Amino acid sequence: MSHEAQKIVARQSLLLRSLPEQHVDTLLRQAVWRQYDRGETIFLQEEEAKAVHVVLAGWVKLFRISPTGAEAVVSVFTRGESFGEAVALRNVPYPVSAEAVSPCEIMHIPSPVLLSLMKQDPEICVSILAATFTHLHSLVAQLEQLKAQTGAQRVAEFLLNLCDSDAGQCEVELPYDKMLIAGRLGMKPESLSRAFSRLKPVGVRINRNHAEIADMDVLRNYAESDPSEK
Amino acid sequence: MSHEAQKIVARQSLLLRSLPEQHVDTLLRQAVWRQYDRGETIFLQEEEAKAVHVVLAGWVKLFRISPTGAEAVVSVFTRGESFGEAVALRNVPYPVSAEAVSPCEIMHIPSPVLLSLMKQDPEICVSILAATFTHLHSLVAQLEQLKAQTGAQRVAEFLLNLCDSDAGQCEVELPYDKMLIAGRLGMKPESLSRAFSRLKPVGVRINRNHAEIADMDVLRNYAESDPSEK
DNA sequence: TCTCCAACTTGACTATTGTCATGTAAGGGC
DNA sequence: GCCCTTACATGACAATAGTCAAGTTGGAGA
Repeated sequence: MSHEAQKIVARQSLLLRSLPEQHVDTLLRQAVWRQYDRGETIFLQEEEAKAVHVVLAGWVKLFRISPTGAEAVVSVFTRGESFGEAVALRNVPYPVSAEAVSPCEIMHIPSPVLLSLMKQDPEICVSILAATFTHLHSLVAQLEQLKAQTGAQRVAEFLLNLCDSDAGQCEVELPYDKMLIAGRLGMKPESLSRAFSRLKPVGVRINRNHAEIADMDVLRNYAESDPSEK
Repeated sequence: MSHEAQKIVARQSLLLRSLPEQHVDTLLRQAVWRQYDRGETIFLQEEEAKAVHVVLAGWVKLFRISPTGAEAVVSVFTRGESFGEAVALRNVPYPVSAEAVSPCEIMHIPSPVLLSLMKQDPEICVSILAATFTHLHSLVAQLEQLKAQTGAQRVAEFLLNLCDSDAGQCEVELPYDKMLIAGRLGMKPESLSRAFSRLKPVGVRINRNHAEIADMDVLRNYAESDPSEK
């Protein structure tokens, strides 16, 4: 991707799009642009945060290694999404690690740059709070899923979120590894395989990375039904 | 609690303590002070946020009602803790509902008050980001627990967090209903009962609301051990 | 004081998920 | 082209948690 193209994508990101126009150029000029290979570490848990990260291309996973050694995937980001806002601006250690799960292009905004802009224009704080709130919200949604839905239902919702349309038949590509999907949904790969089988009766066909949903309403109904009703 | 006592507690809250001194008085003067009975609703999911809430006394639960009707407890707050920061400052709907689970005293800071202070002094943004980050962090920790630990291990960690000391023998009171503890830990009350029984061999005795831990290190070791090792 | 209700416990059973083992198939490197 | 690794599927079994159904108990209120 050319640097010009990178800048265009960066401007479209949720974070920069909500910032006042005049500051965007300042940020873009001072940002650090980097590529990562698949599997490369972007930062590690407990490391001190020095920047906010904006994904321009590829997929990034945030995860935590628990004391037992198990990996818990917290979120997966792609083009246009940013992470690390709240951490970077407080100079505290990251609560998670970040790793590129596909080749990635990432823009890093050094936190001092953002902090000095915040002092000039408090409007920026609100943009950053907006991004942070989005993360909070998605974590809350994830908690709800884990606490109130079965594995197969979480998979159903995951598939529904991949679709562009919102009713009828739909075909989508799974965006990343099934292993990672399993992690993201809080289950083992074996359980994901079985969850897919379980979704066959409600019109889901999986072939490699390709998924076909016969009827989104039927699937949504399944995802939102009481687990004990089945 | 007298209004003077309320103000003292409010000043000790994590949110206000990190704010520059001169603004605290402004906030305290414009805040709304209210009491809630056990079971009373503080706000509802989807309602538009108009204030930041600081708990002065009692316990508050934040929860989500999933499409299936199941309740997922997101967090439980008490004296000195605040919630709703990121939401209030963006005038978006709450992603959760809030309910007093015991008689409560709560201070509400209307969001316009906070917003206007933010414009005067961007330093305040950082304080608010700090509070928001704390919430993010606790949600991440919860996700990790749910994804990587068994029920009994989550209960063990919950008990450890209640203790003031960090080693040796310890006695604590359970701060709220076992039903709520179960919800907070993502399990059914029956499972919580059984988890308690399972903790007997590692030196945990529960009697009503009273818990005795024979040795915190032994319990911690249990909580952090690989589930498959048992 | 008595009654009643909701919280809690326990048991039996089921469902769901994890674990381990095995087999297959696809894709990268040579 | 081949090999070899890794992802993925599936079966058998174990562990864990949910469900349903009885109890028990302690406390609020009449």
